[in-house]
Amino acid sequence: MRRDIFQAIADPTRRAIIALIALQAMTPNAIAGHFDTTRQAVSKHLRILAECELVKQEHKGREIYYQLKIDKMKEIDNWLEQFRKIWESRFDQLDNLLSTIKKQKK
Amino acid sequence: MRRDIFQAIADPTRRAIIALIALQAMTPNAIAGHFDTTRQAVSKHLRILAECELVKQEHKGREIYYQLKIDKMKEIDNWLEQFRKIWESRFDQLDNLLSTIKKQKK
DNA sequence: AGTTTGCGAAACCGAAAAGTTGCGCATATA
DNA sequence: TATATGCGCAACTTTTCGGTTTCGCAAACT
Repeated sequence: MRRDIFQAIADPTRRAIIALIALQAMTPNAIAGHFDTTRQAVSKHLRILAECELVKQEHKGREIYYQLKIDKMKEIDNWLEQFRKIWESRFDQLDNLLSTIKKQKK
Repeated sequence: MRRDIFQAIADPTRRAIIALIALQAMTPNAIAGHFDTTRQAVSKHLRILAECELVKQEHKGREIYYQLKIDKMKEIDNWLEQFRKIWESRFDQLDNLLSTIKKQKK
């Protein structure tokens, strides 16, 4: 039951939903209209997104608008940072160096 | 059976493995030594990582060294780009603006 | 008031995932 | 040659996931 953001973005439909509501809040019905699924399925995805605080709700009459909490997406960016350091620091050269050392050991 | 990189990083153990072999290639046994799982479980994770081309193998005698293909991680970075644009362009102000407009509609 | 619409929640189902166990093969070591 | 080690693969079990169906509630419309 404990979800994290990485599990949330694992599903393609959820990624599409995230991109859809990133700039504009939308209702579950409106979101479902963009895909080939039912409102209930979308609602379930939204629930998962809400569980890991990726979306915020805004009630307006009987409609509920969902919008992406963009700040939460930075968590992915932060995790990626460790790898970005690697590939930005000319990793290819380092890789070649390591390969050379390994061959010498053989 | 069709996996993508987002599903690959959904599992916490796999993320730990990825971080572990990012800089240094390791054998399945060595990787398993770092976690509280069996070699077979690690082997299965490595197979999944290999399926979406996130790791490369290097055979050395009866040992197999696995290393992260760091370039593949850029796919996540690319996907994140669309959101980075949003939060880097002072999204908060835009959000406030939209909220104001919405209130006026009410 | 009665009906329609928008929604969440729960129950259910088939498919897939994660982990365990056991096996066989190849490479080392005695 | 015999034994131990490192590994992948396949079978099996338990859990989880994604989707559908059904229900009930609240807000809107007639």
